[in-house]
Amino acid sequence: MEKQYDPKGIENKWHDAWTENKLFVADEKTTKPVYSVVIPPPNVTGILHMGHALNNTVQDIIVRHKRMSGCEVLWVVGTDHAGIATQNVVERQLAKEKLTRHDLGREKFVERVWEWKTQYHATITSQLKRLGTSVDWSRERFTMDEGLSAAVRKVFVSLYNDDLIYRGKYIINWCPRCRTALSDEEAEHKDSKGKLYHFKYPLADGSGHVTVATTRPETMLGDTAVAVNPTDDRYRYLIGSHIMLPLVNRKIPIIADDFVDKSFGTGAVKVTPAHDPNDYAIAQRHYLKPIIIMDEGATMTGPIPDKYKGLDRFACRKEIVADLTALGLVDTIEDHDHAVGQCYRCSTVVEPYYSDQWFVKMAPLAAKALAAAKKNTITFYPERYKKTYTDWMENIRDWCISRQIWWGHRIPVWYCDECKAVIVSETDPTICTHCDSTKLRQDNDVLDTWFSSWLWPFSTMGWPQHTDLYKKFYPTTSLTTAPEILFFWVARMLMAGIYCTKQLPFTDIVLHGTVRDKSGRKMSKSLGNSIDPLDVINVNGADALRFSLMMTTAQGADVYLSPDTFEIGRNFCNKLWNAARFVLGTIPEKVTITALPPVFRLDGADIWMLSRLSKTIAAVESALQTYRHNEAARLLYDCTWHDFCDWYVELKKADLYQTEDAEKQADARALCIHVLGTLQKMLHPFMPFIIEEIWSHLREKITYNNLIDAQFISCASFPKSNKDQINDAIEAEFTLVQNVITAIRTMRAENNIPPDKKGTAKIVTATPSDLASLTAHKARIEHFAKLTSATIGADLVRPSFCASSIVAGNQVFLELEGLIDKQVELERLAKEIARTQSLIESTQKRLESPAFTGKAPAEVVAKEEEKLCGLKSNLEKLNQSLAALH
RNA sequence: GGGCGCAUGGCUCAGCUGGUUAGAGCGCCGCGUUCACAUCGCGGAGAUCGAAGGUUCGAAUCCUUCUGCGCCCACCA
Repeated sequence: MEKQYDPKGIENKWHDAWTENKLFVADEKTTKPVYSVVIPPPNVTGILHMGHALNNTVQDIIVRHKRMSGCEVLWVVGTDHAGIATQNVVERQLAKEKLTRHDLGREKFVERVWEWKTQYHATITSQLKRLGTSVDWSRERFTMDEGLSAAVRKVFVSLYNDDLIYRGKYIINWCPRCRTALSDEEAEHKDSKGKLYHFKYPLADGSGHVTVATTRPETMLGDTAVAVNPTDDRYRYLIGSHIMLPLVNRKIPIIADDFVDKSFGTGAVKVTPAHDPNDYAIAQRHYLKPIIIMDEGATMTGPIPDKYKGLDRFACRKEIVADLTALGLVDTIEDHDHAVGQCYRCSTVVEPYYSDQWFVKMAPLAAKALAAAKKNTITFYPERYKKTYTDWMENIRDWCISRQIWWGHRIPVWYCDECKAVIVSETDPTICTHCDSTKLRQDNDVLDTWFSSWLWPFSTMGWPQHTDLYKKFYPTTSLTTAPEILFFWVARMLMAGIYCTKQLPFTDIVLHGTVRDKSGRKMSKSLGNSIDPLDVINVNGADALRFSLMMTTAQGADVYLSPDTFEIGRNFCNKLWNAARFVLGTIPEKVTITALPPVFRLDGADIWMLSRLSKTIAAVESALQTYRHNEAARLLYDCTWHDFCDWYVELKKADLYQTEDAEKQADARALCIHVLGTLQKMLHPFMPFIIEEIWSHLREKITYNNLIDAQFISCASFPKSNKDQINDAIEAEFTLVQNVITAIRTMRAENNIPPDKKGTAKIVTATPSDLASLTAHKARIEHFAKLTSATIGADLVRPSFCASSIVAGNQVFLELEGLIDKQVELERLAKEIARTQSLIESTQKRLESPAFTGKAPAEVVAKEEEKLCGLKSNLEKLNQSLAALH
């Protein structure tokens, strides 16, 4: 093994080995308990970013842990066709060739996208592989593959027949650049600084004017009324009279509607039914006909003055303002901050647009999904997202599912040109079911990409067929994703799952944070602040990336990354590597271990280590079960680095290197192997590559069936905590030993004593059990504190001149001829005395308060009393030491 | 406008159901290359836990208000 861990080569080697041995291929005939999850399918034309790295690391940890815990695991992998996003990518590419999709035509264009899909697909999947995700590649799916497409059609038809899908003319969010409808969720509202324009609309009878306020002046060309609140005394007398709409010279009525807020703006609202959802609602109530003044590219059109025709909406806005100004009809223009909807794929400002679209009626579907959350059959991690979810569900609105693009599942609806019948069918009809005509036209639109995503947990397993896979692995258990897509995807999957399969598709929803840069900005390509996970993998390895991510963030909290974040993982990999290198180096050729040494051959340090290990196993298991992966990572990091490497390995070196007592040496070796191996098993879900590599080295030299129980660690058993090994008394004893050693080291360091200068120590013990404990570890104290000898006893005489320290009541005196600096000691003692005194004061104060002694539990009071007693004794000893120095 | 989250040493964060002398990593300072690891070891300095109230014998931890930052939702033109 090399001196430093180098992930290059190793990662690919193990990935290939896992694949060849089909380790992650789920067996649908298994008799084991099953565990399944589905990956949030990445956009097929996407590239791996830190969010993916985080998301997939979390899932991989869950899945590998379950696999090692005896479950048959299915992790479904696949990609999403991502309708608008992918179409945009390809259209942009076409633009470079000076082509539009219309130049190619629908069929050729879709072909072209498929080509792109094939090419990009390789990118994202190879990137997922490099992360180490243990997905079942043999069952990879794509949202537009045959099976999933069949599922989409099945669900569409079924919802239509159940009266849960309808078509109609409504105001929807429209992206003029993508030229398609969007759902409410796809229009992102971002705060922006705009203007509120106040226009004077002349009354038709010339008797004055009404001032209206708008943020979108261009829409005035489509105004069909001015609305006021019926209770507004300022305008009540005008209700029923008319306005002469400037520039277009159309006579429009003044109407009364409760929607109008008297206190906002002027209290008079211009009504543009075709281009504003509220205005549309008002118009519905007042039987006003919408006048469309923009086309699908948000270019001005319709019954408007010619000079505005063909203008872009924003250019037109300027013109309108200029023209109204010229007419003296602009009252004021003020700054106005408001949230403007933007297309989530291209950030173009969305335009409310009046058009024919398909919708899913959501309320009936939401009812059951809401009930599941309320009955706690769904658990959110962290819990607070439950409220976000239920709030959304309770206020759910119908879902616009038709998109005016070409890449996606074409809506399975046909219109008969002869009899105008509407045919909704899972299979392509050839003749009209009503009039036998063959003149059928399929609906031009495709479905929202999320209409296939919401079926993902079961469509990927073969549904609507009751395949063996579906029967065995559906429903899944946990679903891990970012909170951003709680509504887009998670909520909808729950609804679809209940509707289609009568079951919740998963019960645990694990939401991790958003990946941000150091200054808190979301990492994104457009901001240029993203750290490419592949760069990190290339430099530090996938394991370092994964482990660092897990160490950096608490459950559900956002992840703030800087380039040096990944040193945590890199350094830890190296530490592990070297720990293994060391342990392996102590094995001459091969070794067979049948069991741990019997208890009577274990000393305090061994029992301490095994106790720490068992506690760590239990804590890790519990952290993993509640998806607190950072907690598990931290526990493993601490136990590996600080307990095992810093103390235990150092302690056991004496036994490992000594050759006189072969049994002792073998015992030490077995114990080190046991602890290291156990830690590595737990670390494997976090850092699969390096551990698999180390595991292979262990396997080469060691036979130890209780530990090394599989060819690949991916298939080995996850450690189980052994209650019998937990020993708090021994842990406390060893902690005392550690603290004594540290105290002596501190005294040495503060006195600047060179490492080669050894000293002697006298330890005056506080209790008989401390005497026993310290005496048992006497040799170690001498070795680790660099002493020629330590004398331990209850009644030792204080040396005349020495450095001194108190450890849990035990006095530690360090003698080093001519090397102890009196001044240093005086300062340290003074500081220590001051600290002790202030502690005594506060403790005494507490104990003197009858409120405390009367109301606090007896054991808490007793503890305080004990503390005070100890502190007082410490103070006395410190003062003695001070006196002795003088 | 409604909801949620975060404010802990120079930096990045832990701290789960209230009771420790408030932890870690990075950075900093000192010492160190004896044979696992300088991507290392040993030691140290550095925090009145955003502010003000409150509950409690006791609060970083619970409640209220405030300030700052962030996120989500929402049809005030």
